[in-house]
Amino acid sequence: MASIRDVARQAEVAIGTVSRVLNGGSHVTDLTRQRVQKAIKELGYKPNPAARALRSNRTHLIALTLPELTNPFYAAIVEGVRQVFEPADFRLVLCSPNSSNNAVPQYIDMLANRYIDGLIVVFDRFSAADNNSIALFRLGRKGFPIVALGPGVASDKPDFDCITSQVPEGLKEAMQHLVEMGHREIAYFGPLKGVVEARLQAYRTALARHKIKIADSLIFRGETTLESGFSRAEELFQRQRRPTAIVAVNDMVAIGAMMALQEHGVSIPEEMSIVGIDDIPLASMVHPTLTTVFQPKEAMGRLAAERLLGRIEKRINSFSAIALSSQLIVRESTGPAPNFRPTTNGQPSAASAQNETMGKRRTLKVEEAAFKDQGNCIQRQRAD
Amino acid sequence: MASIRDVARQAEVAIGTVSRVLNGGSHVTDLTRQRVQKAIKELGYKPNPAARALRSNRTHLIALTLPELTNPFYAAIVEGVRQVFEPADFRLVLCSPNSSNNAVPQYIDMLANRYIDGLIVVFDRFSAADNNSIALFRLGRKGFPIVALGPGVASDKPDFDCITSQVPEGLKEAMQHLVEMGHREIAYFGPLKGVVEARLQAYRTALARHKIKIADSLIFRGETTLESGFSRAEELFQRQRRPTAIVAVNDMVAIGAMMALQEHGVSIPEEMSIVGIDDIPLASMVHPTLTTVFQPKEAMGRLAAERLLGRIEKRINSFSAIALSSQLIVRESTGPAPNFRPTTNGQPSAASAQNETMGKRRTLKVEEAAFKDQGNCIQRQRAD
DNA sequence: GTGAAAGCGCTAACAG
DNA sequence: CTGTTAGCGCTTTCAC
Repeated sequence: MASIRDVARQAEVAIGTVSRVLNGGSHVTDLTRQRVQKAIKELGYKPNPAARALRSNRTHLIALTLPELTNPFYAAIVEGVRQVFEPADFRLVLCSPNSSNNAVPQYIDMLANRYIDGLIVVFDRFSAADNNSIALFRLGRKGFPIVALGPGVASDKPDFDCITSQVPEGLKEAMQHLVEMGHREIAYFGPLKGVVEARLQAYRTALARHKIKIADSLIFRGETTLESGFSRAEELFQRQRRPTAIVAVNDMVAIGAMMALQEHGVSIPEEMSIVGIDDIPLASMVHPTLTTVFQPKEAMGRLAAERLLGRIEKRINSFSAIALSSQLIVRESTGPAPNFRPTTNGQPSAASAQNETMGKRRTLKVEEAAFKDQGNCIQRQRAD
Repeated sequence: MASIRDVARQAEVAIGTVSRVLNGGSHVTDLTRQRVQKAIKELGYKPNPAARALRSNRTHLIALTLPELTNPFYAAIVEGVRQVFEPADFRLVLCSPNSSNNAVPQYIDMLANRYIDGLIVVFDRFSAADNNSIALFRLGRKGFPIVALGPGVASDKPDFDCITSQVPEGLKEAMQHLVEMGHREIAYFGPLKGVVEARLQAYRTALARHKIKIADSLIFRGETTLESGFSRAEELFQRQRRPTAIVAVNDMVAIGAMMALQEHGVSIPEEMSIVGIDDIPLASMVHPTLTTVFQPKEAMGRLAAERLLGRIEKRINSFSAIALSSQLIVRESTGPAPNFRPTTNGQPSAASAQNETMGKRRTLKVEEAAFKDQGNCIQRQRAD
């Protein structure tokens, strides 16, 4: 394997000169540069990353920890992150959860021990008491470049950037949408704890706001997977009385629920409305297409990556909590509650139509493209 | 950040001694070792991986490239790989496909340039003409530790290990299963090219073997995703005449198809039988549970990892093509073809029963546990 | 069993 | 603008 020394010899220059063309490239004659580049090409020379890392304390590796691999939501975030780091010549290390469902500790270790230059942590749970969070805070305080992706960071004086989207606000819209269509028994499918707790909270708040009693029996504790959505929906069939709508913690759960319902012959949205969160690609491909709270996934990934890169390159030295906007996309999986007759203001609205004619291919649909990859954000910044 | 020098000073020994306890630990007095370990703990010393890598030409990083992130099949492979490399103190770099759907080139580069010690490539397509394959073969020939995971490696004199499972054999069983239950119009959903081509081929061969005409109109070209399965199944409804069974390139496609069919009120398996491949967790959770060709996913991951580790540690220096066994798991999604009356040998068999009573909760179900994580394999080895 | 010292390949500071 | 040189932190001889 050719080293910088070989290149220098071949080009008949000093190794320092080779290093100079390799990096910035400043202060080198065009002629010399060409000679060096020729030699590099001839020898197929590639700088040794270990030597570089040792000397410069930069590995050009950044890690991204994900709570799970199989949810397309995360795939979109990865794509956003890549868009920023690939051009910057950083390699991306994806960290999946290990068997005990925890990706973070190993990679905290990697960061602390100079394997990687920076870390983007996508949270599924976050509490100040959590060991990982504590380790992370400590590293952040020490100045390691870290960006957290996901809601619920408990501190307003964070030691790293926190990127979120305003899902609770979107969810509020979704609840409003359901209530306006006559739904009063609205179930929630999802975890009771962790980063998504705010969603459950938004669900509760919205019910209270509309003076609807919050029934514990309508809160179905589950995971964030298709499987979980499926089995929670199955449980509905063991009850005498079913809700008329389901709000799911994410699209995967929503689609899982749809599958179970359709298998039982329940028609959506005529007999049951369903709302998801995320707007994964699948959401607009299933039938009926899924009403969901859009999250700007790629934009979140890009933003996280840009902040992280800024910290690594020491361009950025303040911490921000940034919330990208999130919004309801009404598709076909939501419709008026069974037997609903609008009692409100003159406007007859779609909701007053017969159930049968509703649901499929409705026109309320919000233009989706408008939301894709936008960067609208609310920012709470704090100087360093 | 404490260095080995600091440790040596604190423990009042030479640098070399510290290094010795750090590594093998041989030829050190117990007393000295304790002194050193005490110092290491006190200083919170961690060896600098870059320096280590520079000196020893080992990064203790291995990469795993995946064609896609969201298929649980790959998650299971990752888990298997992790089980081997985590105890060996290697860090695992997961490589997702980039936008152009190709994970390999970047990581070939990482291997060639000493970022990583070894590479496991999970293929979705493989042809000798492919640039990636060529680069990979070249690296393999040069002695870089590489293991390919996936069928279809074209050479019988490979330059790296190839781990496969015998899906075509399992698929043959599946086809037999369908034909025995009277199915004659069996559709195939999946890509026409790439690593999964062998599955389409097995489908064709099986049809030929049972003297069933191969109709191009029954071969539905698609991807390997839930979405693809969904939309191919939708296409069925534009036809006057539908097949009675579908064989899908994997479980995701099969489940996607199930979703579309159920949405249209087609009952499974009474009106349509469906077979998948992989046996992902979801396969046994959907209703009806999915008949599928089991692949020993974790075992494949473990085996690939063990072979790779062996090469890295120079314990292994031969190349093998190893095929783990794969087998049909009959669940609820397959049943007799509509109007099927068995004409064969006396045995009345489940198939002769009325359709209505069939399908749900059938008893043909093969014990699944027996297949989990087994290591049965057919091995074709070649000395180095 | 332990210490001393060479150098892995590179960057950056300094001299010319 | 280019050459020389001193390490970065570690492993690994080679003496003792």
